[in-house]
Amino acid sequence: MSGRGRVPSGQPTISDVARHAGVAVSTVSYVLSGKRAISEVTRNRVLASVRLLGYHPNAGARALASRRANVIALVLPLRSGIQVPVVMQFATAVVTSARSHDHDVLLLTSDEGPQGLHRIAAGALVDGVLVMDVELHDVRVPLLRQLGRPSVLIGVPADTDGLTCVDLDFHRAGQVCVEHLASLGHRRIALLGAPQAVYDRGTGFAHRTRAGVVEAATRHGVEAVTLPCEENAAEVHRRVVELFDRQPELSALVVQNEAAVGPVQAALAALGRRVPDDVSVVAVCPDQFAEHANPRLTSVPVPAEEIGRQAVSLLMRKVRDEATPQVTLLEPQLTVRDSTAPAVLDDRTAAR
Amino acid sequence: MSGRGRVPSGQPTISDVARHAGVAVSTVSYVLSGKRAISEVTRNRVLASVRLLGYHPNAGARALASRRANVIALVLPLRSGIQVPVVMQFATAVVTSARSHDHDVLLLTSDEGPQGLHRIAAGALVDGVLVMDVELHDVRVPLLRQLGRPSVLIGVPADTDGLTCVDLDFHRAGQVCVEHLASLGHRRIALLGAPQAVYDRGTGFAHRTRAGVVEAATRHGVEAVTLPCEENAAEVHRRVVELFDRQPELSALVVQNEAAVGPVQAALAALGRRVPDDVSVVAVCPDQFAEHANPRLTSVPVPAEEIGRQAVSLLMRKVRDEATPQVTLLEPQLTVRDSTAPAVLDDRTAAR
DNA sequence: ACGGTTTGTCGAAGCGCTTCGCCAGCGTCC
DNA sequence: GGACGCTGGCGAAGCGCTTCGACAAACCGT
Repeated sequence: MSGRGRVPSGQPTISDVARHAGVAVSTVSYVLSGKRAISEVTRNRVLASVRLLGYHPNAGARALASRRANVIALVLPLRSGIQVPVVMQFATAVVTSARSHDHDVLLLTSDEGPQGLHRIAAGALVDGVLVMDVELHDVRVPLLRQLGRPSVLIGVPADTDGLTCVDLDFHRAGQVCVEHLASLGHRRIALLGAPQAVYDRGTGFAHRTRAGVVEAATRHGVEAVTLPCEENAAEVHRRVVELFDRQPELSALVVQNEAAVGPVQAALAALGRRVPDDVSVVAVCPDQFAEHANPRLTSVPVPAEEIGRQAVSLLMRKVRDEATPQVTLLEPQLTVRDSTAPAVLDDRTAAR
Repeated sequence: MSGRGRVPSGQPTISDVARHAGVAVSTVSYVLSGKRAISEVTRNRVLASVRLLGYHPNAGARALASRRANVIALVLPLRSGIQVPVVMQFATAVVTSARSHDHDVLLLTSDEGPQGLHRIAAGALVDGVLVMDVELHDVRVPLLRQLGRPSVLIGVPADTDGLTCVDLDFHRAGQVCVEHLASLGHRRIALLGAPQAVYDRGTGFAHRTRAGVVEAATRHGVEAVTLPCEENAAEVHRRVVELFDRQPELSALVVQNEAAVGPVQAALAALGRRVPDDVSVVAVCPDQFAEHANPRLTSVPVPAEEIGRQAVSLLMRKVRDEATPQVTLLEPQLTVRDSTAPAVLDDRTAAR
């Protein structure tokens, strides 16, 4: 009898392939997964049938039987003050890397909250979770610990116990900027950081960069002021004016906020300070951005691509139940371009 | 015998719930899906067990049995010249709406190409596909037609036959900008459009906006120049200078490129032209952006949220096999702010 | 009181795949 | 030449869920 007559889906199934190739279903499965040795001859026959029929394994059935969805979740931040283009770079890097590991990416926004993570993980929709924009004391961290699914954080919280985290070494990035400026003879510098809200939230990268700047400044006998910095032009302008009011002999700026770079340049121009003749500028921003600025900016890029790739790679290891380091920090690379120059030997400065 | 002893997954299954509630598995299923009437008493008992055990249905099993993955794919553009923040807004709107329809979102980037779409669709990983950044003659369009899965496009290609598309009515948006300026007495205006590459690609919104501007200008007896416009400050500056060289009596600008708005303002300032006293500016950009500019910009926002919502909603209808309109265009809304003012009655202009 | 309908529940048959155990056929080694 | 190990392939038992048909029980009108 022909059963209860559900409509067939139209897509060929593994048993269509098996029938067509004249082998057992399991043989097809093993050919496709490579988990058992199959003779050259049989394999070729099966693969030919696969191609001919246009067979694609059904994801649901596969997930059910193998207990592996071959999908990972990416939790993206939606908060204010985030660098949208950088986030996008991360996202695309993650998707691309995931594909190279034969996984797809499910997009979650944090606004569904812990609920979302639970649902996804408990329902076995995904094999693992990638979380971006992690705060120092992130509420999601305890959740991830007890989620019972592999997870990797992009960003480093205060307590990394039992976690796997990847990020640029922002502390080191701060240092590198200062070291570059110090080596050019700058003795009074300022960090225009992330928006205040980002610090308030306790976002790791902002705090760490600042700490790195301060630490390196102290070490090199450089005087460093640090202030937060919003993203709109008017605000930036105020900040810059304020900065030079407080410290007229300022000769270099580290700008961490990509969106603020343009306005900062505009503000300096408005104040009649030339870059790099009067003021050197180092930015923490994507290379592409630095290249297109005028003058081209000396910068420390956030290697979104590399971080994304590493994150996925670590997650895959965890999914396969292999050990991973708790924290992976990437070494920042400073590229010198046209926005930094030796400090002008000012009488007042030299005299001290 | 206890079977072959696969490890149980740890998560409670529907039969755990059924056992705990003292009902049949199918009853639990019907309680959860609501597809058959279940008595109040039984339902409550089942729901209590669900909560108590922390049951979440297994996505794979559900997909397999119901032939519905409850996941949709979102194909994001990665091309140059796209408005990253706007794309992000779309993405989050899509995720949020999808969730409200009990669906999740799988992220695809177009760089996997047609392959990706095929794999996803044939493997039944998703119930439908949402494609962003559609070009007038998009290679993916024929593919979507023969994909055999519901799809919705954000953006409108040249031939919409057999498709479902949503977008802002960019033609109308162009008109609206011009009409506003015309009503203020402006007689010589310019459109600073999208980057050249975007026109070259045949991206619908860019062409349509330009057409709308030109059409409305003609209708209102306004002289309109249109030029493409890159996103970096130097380029924008050149464009603006060029514009006023060619047409010194220009009194208003329509800026379509969000990223160019800041640089345009800077360039105008550098040329000593005040906004809105000397030059009026209308931007096509997100409201938030317009609010934070200085002066606040009269703008036509791209209602990413609304478009995303509509797109998901249409896709859901298609998934349920309901009819949908081929093209859904949203009416643009111009918000008047501080960057537009009546044209100054110039002698030369008035004399003609 | 009796067919007829409605309501609520159950059992079982898959959905399409993976994976385990099994075995036939062969070469190999004392 | 029998015990042994490999190789390559098969069959069947699920994975956890949805859905269909069946069927008691309760409710109707007459």
